[in-house]
Amino acid sequence: MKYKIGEVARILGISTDLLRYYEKKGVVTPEKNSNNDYRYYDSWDINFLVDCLWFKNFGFSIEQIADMVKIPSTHELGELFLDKEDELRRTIKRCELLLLRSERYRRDLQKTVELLYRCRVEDSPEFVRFMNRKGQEYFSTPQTERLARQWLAAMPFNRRCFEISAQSGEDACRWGFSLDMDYVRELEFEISEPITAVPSRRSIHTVFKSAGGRDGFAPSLLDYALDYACEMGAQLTAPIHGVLLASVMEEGKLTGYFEAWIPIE
Amino acid sequence: MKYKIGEVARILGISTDLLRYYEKKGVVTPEKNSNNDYRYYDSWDINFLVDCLWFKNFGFSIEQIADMVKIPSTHELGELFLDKEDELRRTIKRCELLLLRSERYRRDLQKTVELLYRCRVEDSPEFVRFMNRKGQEYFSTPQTERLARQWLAAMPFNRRCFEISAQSGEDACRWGFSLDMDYVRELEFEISEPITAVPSRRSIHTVFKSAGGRDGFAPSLLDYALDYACEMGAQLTAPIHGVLLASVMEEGKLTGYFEAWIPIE
DNA sequence: ATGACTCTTACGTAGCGTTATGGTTT
DNA sequence: GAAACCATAACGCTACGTAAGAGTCA
Repeated sequence: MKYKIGEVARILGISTDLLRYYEKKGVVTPEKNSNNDYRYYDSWDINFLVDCLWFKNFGFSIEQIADMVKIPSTHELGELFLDKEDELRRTIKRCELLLLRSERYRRDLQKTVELLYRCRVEDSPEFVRFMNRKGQEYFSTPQTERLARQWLAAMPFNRRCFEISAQSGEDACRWGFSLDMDYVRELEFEISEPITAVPSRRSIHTVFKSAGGRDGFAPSLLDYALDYACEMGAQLTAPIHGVLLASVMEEGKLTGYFEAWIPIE
Repeated sequence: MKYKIGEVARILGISTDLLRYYEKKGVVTPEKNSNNDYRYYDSWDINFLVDCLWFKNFGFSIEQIADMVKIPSTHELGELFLDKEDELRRTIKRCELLLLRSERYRRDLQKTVELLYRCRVEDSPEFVRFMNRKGQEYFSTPQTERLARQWLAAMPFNRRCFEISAQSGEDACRWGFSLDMDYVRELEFEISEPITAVPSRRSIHTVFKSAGGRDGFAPSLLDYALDYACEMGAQLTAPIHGVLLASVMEEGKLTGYFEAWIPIE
């Protein structure tokens, strides 16, 4: 029994184009009639194709399949599947972390509504950070470039963060990325040179938003919280720091929602 | 502060090409000097890029990000992340199933060595199947095409299977796909019309291999097991069936390893 | 002769990387 | 003037889908 390409496509439930594509990739080579250039597949070719599709649905690439199906012994096949299992486990781990991060992000979105301009005393989380900007100016050295790449890879887990030092003016604000210590451990994030860990501290916690637009952020946005600290009779014990919870468009302007910790005693 | 494209690339740890690509996709639009056509990014652009990269690492597409970052309210953002969580959960589920299937496949590979030509009595598993071939001839109707697509989607979980009826000759063999009942439940596989469930039966279980090449399979390959049944004084109670454990290249020829169940009483 | 099939070739997709060629800055 | 930078444009990759134009089969 010989089958034309369209029949094979119907038997397998795939398109004729895909069959020609697999042929180009070296997966299957049906007999070709030299008169009309038609492909004629026999049942062996079809079985073989089924086996290839079976491997494909495991997530192997077409090229890999073209090799797999020709070369390997039982043992080698087993090795390939062991590798695939590792890959699957890594994918699962990654997805689980992203899932948790997404849930956390949605809680952060809620905070922007529920805790806006509220103040309360709580311990700030412990985290590490990489600062790459003072005021409006970014630093760029070979070292920061390497770090940028590292922090980019950690990305949905870290957050944009700021620190406000005692001095006034724009340069009082430093910016960068922060990563909470639980993620440092979870991601086995490597801490090297200028990265410093910031310990947990008793703080006033609050949520505020920047004015929309290009120059919306200023330390004075936190004055209400400093007033609150004054009323409590509290003293600042360390620089204020905070992280971006979310940035959203409001009235056509990009607005940042931040949460901040004001360390007090 | 204005930054040229290379500086931005260094600050963020990505390539200049990628920055231009994101611009083409409508994600970011830096100021462009009309004299020299150079792009000049300010710190707002860079922040914005950081936010986009943050979303990207969650698995959103560039196009989606270009939209997300412009339109949505806090609420809409939350919805997008809920959808993403569903997607992640589906991915995890799929990977977990593939992981188990891979482990099972590796056990099947072991069987080809450990159980080859061994016979023992065991209950055959319960499964459903879709037969699409008799002897060397495949069936192809609109119905089988629909079914082929359905079984293709279930693919690494099902297996190529055969059944040998009492009559002799090539046409005694029917072929198709089988799916064990545990997977039917797990995948919520829909059983429709010509698909029949085969119940568990007391059987002689054995593993055999086909001769390599295009016409290697024949019912006589199982004669040794039928002899074994005879010696036991057992009677066949239903057609012999089996599944492909693995197909591997041996001495340049594709060789199939099968396990078979011979129902007896 | 008609319609259903087949052939080859080329282009589209996403998310970039690479290379070519030419202008700009320092 | 040389090195380092910037620009645009075009092509590469995977795993296909789609369409064009021409030949073939029942």
